[in-house]
Amino acid sequence: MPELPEVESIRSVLQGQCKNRIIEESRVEDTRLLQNCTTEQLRHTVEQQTIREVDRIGKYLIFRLDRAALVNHLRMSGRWILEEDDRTRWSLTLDDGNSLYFDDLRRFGTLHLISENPVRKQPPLQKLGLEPTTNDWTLQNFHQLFKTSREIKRMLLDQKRIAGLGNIYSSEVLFRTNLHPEQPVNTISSDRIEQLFRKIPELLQHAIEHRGTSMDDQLYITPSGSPGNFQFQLQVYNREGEPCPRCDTTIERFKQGQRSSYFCPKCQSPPSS
DNA sequence: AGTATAACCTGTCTGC
DNA sequence: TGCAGACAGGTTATAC
Repeated sequence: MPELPEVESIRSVLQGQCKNRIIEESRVEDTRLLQNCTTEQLRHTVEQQTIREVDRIGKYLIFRLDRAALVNHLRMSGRWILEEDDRTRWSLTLDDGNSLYFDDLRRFGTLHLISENPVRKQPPLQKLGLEPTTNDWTLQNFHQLFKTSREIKRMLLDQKRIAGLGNIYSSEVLFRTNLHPEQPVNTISSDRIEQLFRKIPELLQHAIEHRGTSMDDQLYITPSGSPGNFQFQLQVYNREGEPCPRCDTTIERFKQGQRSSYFCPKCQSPPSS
């Protein structure tokens, strides 16, 4: 469910809620969440530790403690809320009396407990690709990604190449750069690569300003309970059968690698063979 | 290196 | 109304 803008929106609320707070209690309700530790190990490591920072890398949330870090992925349905409900899988009680609850309807969410020395060098973060919102996002680095014959939509979704894009923002950025989802990346011109290079962070930033996309506000809300509103800015995603906002041609959908791709057949002409 | 498939779960929507 | 099947924002393991 959540892609970079949604995770970033969650991160900033969590940061305000728990920066410099001490974790008094960690309570795991569903051990399937835990990838590399037991409930006891987690409790032992985090209780009475201070949360120094809540960071984000790609779609991962990172709670930095003094001597460890908690790396959490929301997958399809994970969310953080401030009130317990019947889908709570994990909760953290803080020293100000407040609690944070990790909620996960589909139970795909994950938690890794890792040591603090460069988190980026350890699983599950070690293989993540370029971050659109950091200094690594240079045109030179970006160009390196275009040497294979993969289809552009699949390449954008590959977290080992670019960290943070999911199905919604991939479809949207391709529309905004007039690229067909099936265009092989090694046939894309330098000009077009440069456009993508600029549009990806621009789109993500724009979406962050709208607190991300809440297609179904039962699923994605920020911890303070606010839904995003970028769904009203979407131009092709989830708009099959509706007119293209630029040319009125009917938006189409097709399956690409088990995922739905949406595009305007006129603005995004298919790769010429 | 690439792709295709299934798997992890639960809920909702569609069509018969 | 009931029920089967498809589908959903993500990622990974496995088998070609």
